[in-house]
Amino acid sequence: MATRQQVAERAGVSVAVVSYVLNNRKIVKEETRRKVLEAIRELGYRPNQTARSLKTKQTRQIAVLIHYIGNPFEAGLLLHIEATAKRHGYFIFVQTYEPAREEELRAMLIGRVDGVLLLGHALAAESLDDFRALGIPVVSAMQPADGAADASTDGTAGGTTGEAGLPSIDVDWQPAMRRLIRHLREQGHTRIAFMTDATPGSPLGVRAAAFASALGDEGLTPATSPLDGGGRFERARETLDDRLATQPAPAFTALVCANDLMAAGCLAACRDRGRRVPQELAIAGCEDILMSSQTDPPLTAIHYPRQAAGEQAMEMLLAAIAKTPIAGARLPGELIVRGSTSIR
Amino acid sequence: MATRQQVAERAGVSVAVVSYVLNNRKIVKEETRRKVLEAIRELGYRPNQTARSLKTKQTRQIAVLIHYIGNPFEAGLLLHIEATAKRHGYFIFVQTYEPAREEELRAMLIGRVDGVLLLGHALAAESLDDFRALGIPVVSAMQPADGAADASTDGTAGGTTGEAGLPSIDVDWQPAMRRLIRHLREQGHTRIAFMTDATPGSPLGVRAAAFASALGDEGLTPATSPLDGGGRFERARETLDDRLATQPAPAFTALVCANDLMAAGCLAACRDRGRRVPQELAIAGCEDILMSSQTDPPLTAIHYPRQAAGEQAMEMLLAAIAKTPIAGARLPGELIVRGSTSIR
DNA sequence: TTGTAGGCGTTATCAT
DNA sequence: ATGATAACGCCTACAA
Repeated sequence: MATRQQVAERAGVSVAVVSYVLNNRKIVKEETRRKVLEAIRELGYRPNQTARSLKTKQTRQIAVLIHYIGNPFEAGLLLHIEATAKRHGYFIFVQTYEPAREEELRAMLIGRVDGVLLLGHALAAESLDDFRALGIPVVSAMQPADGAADASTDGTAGGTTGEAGLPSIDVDWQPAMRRLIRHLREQGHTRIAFMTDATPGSPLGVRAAAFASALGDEGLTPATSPLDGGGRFERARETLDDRLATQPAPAFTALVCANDLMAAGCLAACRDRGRRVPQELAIAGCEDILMSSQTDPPLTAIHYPRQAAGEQAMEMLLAAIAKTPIAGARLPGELIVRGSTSIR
Repeated sequence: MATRQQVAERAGVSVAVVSYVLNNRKIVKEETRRKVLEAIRELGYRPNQTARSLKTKQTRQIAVLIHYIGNPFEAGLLLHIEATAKRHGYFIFVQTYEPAREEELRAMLIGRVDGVLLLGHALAAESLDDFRALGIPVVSAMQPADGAADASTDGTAGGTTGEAGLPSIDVDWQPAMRRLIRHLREQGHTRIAFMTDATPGSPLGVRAAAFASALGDEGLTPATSPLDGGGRFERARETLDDRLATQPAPAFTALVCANDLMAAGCLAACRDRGRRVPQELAIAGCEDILMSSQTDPPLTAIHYPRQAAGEQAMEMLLAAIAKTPIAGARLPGELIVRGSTSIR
């Protein structure tokens, strides 16, 4: 690979001049400029990004910590996160986040990224401290699990920062959940259960909390303790299948799932067990991925505005990197009613 | 951020010793080693990856060029690509590949990655030359579109390198397509159409070619020229909807789609138009994503072994980076028969 | 066993 | 308008 030094020699100038040309400084004599450009072309020279980063102390690289990229919801978020980053000249690292290897991950990230974008993970306090000390901003798309109680922090509805002080973008779950619950009541349901991912620190914890709270607001109590669907299709399917097998008449007539993948899994379980949806069991999800519109019956879901969330989360991170004041946001989650909760 | 220099001072040694400790060289006296480790801990020192890369000329970063991450199939591949990379201590850049900005992308990549993993894109020859000159290996998961004719290159069935000389992992499409076509014949179909993404350089081109060829092998001719579904759900839905609207009795009774997203879109179009599947039109896909098993009716599809493909593609790239001889591979594509082509 | 010093390819300051 | 040159943080002969 040709270096700037070589370009300089070939053009018969100093390295500084090459830099001037590269940075489009207008102080260079036109003829010199031509010579330099010529040399660059001949040598096929490209500035080395690593060297540049070392000097400028910015990498224009960002880490996005994913939970499970096999979930089309997260992939959809990533789509817009990446597009926004690219638009600003940033590169995206995708890392599947494993809590057990957080230490290791942190070490790998040092000096490699200008910022970190979480997808609702609860990062260890030490990690947060570490990043703060290094001046690496961390923001989150989806409110981190630990920040569930942050409404009290700033007094605004829902709040936009978690306990850990991370700005985040997320759906304003509580009102959305209330709309969903009201819809279910209209369909005659009062015994409503929730399925979540019970793993500590799961991004779905926030939704579970919002559901519980919204249920209370609507004057209901949970029909049963939350089911654990592990956040994935197969786990959810098995969990509900177990329930249906052991309880001929389950304690609930409607089931809200913290994500669509689990809702689809529950639909499959009902099919396997011959339970009619929504007649015997109504099912709803929380993201409205493409798949949800194509299942049999199609799934009712709270729509998660992925484009807005992905873009805003990245803009927020970029602003933080640029040391500009930033604030999180809560987006409205529209209720999409389909056949899994409504007959007509 | 603490530097190695500071650690050295604090431990009362030279910078070299710190390096020795960091790289686990056993030449350091145990006591010195302890002191250094202590200093590292106290200062919270982490080696700067950028500086290290500049010196060692390897970044342990790899770029993965994605077509459309919104497609669960690509996301599924990425899942295993990323896991494999991580296992080997490599980081993954995800970049949505835009042909129009290839030049720009190339420049951004210089000095930033040790290798490039394509997802079946046809890269410009100059890019390939560029990477070759830089010693940056390029491999592809999914056979690049331009390599469709490479069977003649090495004489083996299907071949494993494209025209551009890129090693690739892919399903062995032709036998898989033949199985699918035979299945459709058994269901009484002889007028079989194909839907693809007609964009030049699309990764789906290979599948289209394999279908055409397999159709001939089975003694059939295409029922119509390939439909263009753009590779996505909505485009496919619109394309088929147009057909169904203008042709009361379409020229085909079965439709094979180059990916599942398009197949699902076609299913939706049939539902919109009140065409029964499979009675009036049989539909099949080519990847077997989760969604395909949950549609109404569920979709027949050629199963693409994503885990094997993702892992092998990354292993291949890693081997190339390590300057080890490498070879592509063709994986078997199992036919999964479901309700969209079969009634019972 | 430990220290010195010369790069790696840029950027940017300060002369000229 | 252009040229020298000192960092940036790390690696690694080579010396001591």
